[in-house]
Amino acid sequence: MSKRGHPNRKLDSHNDDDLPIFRQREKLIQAVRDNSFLVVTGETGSGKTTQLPQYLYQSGFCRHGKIGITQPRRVAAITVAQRVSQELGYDLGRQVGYQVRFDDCTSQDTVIKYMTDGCLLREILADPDLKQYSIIILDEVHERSLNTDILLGLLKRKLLQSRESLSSRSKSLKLVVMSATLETGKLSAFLADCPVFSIPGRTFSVTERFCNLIGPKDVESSVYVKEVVKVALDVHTCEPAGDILVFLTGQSEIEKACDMLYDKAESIDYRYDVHDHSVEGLLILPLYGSMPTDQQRMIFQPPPAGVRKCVVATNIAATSLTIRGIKYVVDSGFVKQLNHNFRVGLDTLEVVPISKSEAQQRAGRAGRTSSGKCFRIYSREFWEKCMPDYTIPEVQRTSLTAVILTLKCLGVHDVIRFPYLDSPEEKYILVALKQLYQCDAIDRRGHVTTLGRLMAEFPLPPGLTRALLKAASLGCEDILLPVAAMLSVENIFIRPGRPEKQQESEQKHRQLATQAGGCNDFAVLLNVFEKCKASDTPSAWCRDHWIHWRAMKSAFSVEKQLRDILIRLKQHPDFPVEKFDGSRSELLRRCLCSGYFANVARRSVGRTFCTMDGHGSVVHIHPSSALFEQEAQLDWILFHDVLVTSRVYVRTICPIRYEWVKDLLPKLHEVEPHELSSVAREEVTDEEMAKWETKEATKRRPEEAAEEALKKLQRRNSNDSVLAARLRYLQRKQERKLGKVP
DNA sequence: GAGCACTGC
Repeated sequence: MSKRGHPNRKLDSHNDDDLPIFRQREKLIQAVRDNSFLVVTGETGSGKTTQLPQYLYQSGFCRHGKIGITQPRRVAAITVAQRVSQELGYDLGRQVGYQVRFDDCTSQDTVIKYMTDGCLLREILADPDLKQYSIIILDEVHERSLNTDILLGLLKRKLLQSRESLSSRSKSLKLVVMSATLETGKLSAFLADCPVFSIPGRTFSVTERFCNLIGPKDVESSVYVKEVVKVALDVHTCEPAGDILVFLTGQSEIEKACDMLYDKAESIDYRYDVHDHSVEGLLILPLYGSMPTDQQRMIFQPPPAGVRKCVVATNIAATSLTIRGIKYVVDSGFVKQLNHNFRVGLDTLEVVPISKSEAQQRAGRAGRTSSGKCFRIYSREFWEKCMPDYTIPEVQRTSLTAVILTLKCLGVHDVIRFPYLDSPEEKYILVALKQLYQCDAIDRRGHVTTLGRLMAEFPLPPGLTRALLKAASLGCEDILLPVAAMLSVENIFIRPGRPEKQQESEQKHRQLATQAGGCNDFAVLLNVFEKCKASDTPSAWCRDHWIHWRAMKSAFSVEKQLRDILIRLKQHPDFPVEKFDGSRSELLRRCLCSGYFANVARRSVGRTFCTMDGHGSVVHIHPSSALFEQEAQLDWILFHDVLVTSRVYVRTICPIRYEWVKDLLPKLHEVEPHELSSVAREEVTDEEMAKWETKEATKRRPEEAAEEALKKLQRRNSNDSVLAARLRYLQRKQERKLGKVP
């Protein structure tokens, strides 16, 4: 403890000496001491993330275990740990450390550990009692990330159980939940009506204005780009000095908006400066996630004297990145959101209005360094009628398959009555159970199988893990490991903006596809991985082939991580071993079939395919596929994912043979979700088992079952979901185009 | 003949 500084001592010159949290130090420590659950609330800038762990450490809470603090994002975990180790005067990685995927900066001495929520969830799988910890602090709970929500339920359950069983060890484990001021009542009620400790914030006031440029009738159209540009220019001409941050939804419209800003600014008599992207007095900078990091860098530098900076960004600027000097925010009111449509089992990427709480978060970005202004392009009526109060939590809008497997592995027998802060709909939990049953991760009684335990070890979606384990049991994991890694990282193929460059990149990509046999997108990924890895100068190889080097690097890391997990698991005596003789190409596709048989489609009318999962969605092959325009030669295909845009597209595809899946397809219809609620609770009675076994014994031959499935989905046309209606509309439109409908 | 918001293990 000799290096311990005075609690309020700061090593840098930040003006933090008057943080409101300092005056509450003793009361805060006492509140943690007195309660096993505590909610701590305070806006950004209250110092709760950096100070509370230090207070607890200094008052002896680490004598019997570590303090673990979770963050939803990697950068946050790393930068906060750096900051706290510096404030305490320690080397990072000793007493204060962090752990994120691929980067464990902790040691034997670490007592204050910052980590991502996903890392803690992994740790719980290995040590369900969290023996090493005395306190867990969940930070940014209001963001409602999937992993944080699950941790919240798990820790609540654990602490309540140990309270009842008087188990002395876990009795001392404490849970502190930190959140922005919204929803603290709900959190306290969730955690046995625990006290709420409020810390005043120290942000500056932000005045908010509705500009009435779009209203409720504009919800469906994306006309807001020009309105956003208009407001940004108004701010530039009418408001005193200070930088502008504009929120839009995606790369293409951000670039469009930037173009319009240059043009408009010119037409209203600003001098266009050809040397950089600026008009007189206004420096226009796009910002989105897939942008190269060196281009992002200049966004964080202050503009030259007398120049105003205008950053046009996606939601990345709402939480992940902080730009200093922002005084004005222009809010489009929209966000691009990935939703899972459980009814048809597809992911959709949609532009939707943001929630009121998200709008407040965006406005807050104007008040980080001084008071600011937020201009909302929409009307108050839009705010009231189109924007929900809160964003729907991730647990209610994403596929639950992997999460349900994790819960089952942790001995949560009843995954429906698990304490969710907001419960997903029961039928969606049942859909996840069906998928887990289909890939042999759980049995008919809802218990995790040996295979399921192995699957939970991998940071992959269960279907992909199933394929990987199949390959490993056949001794051909070297084929599947790179494929699994490539499917886990962002798109690796670069699509340049300029048309002439586009041709060049397409030609290179076609060449890579031909090398891989010309008709299997998974084999193309394998080929890219192997060629790049074998190259003496991989980054130059990527540049030459129009491949994202950054994405390739992370694919290499993922492949190594998966390989390490596999090596460990293969020592397990229960690890399955099978035999198969066949070509490399067939081996790859056979392994994929074992995990992806729910993603199989059969050739239908025109160039369309019909999925065999029971939804019978009509899908098209995406033009980026090596199989595009080869539809005529295809009968059965297997795909990795679906994208709903102007049509329903399947991407990353390979041709398969019906014989490879005919024994697997009936499994898709063996159980229906509604039959699984006792499985969810692991309360399947012997009577139910007997009934089901009889049904199975008398079931039809696989060919008939597949035909039946096909008929079933062709019959299905009374779907009332918005997406299904849209799918039907797109299908009709397509048929009209083909001249099939008068 | 299309296009990918953002996180995370």
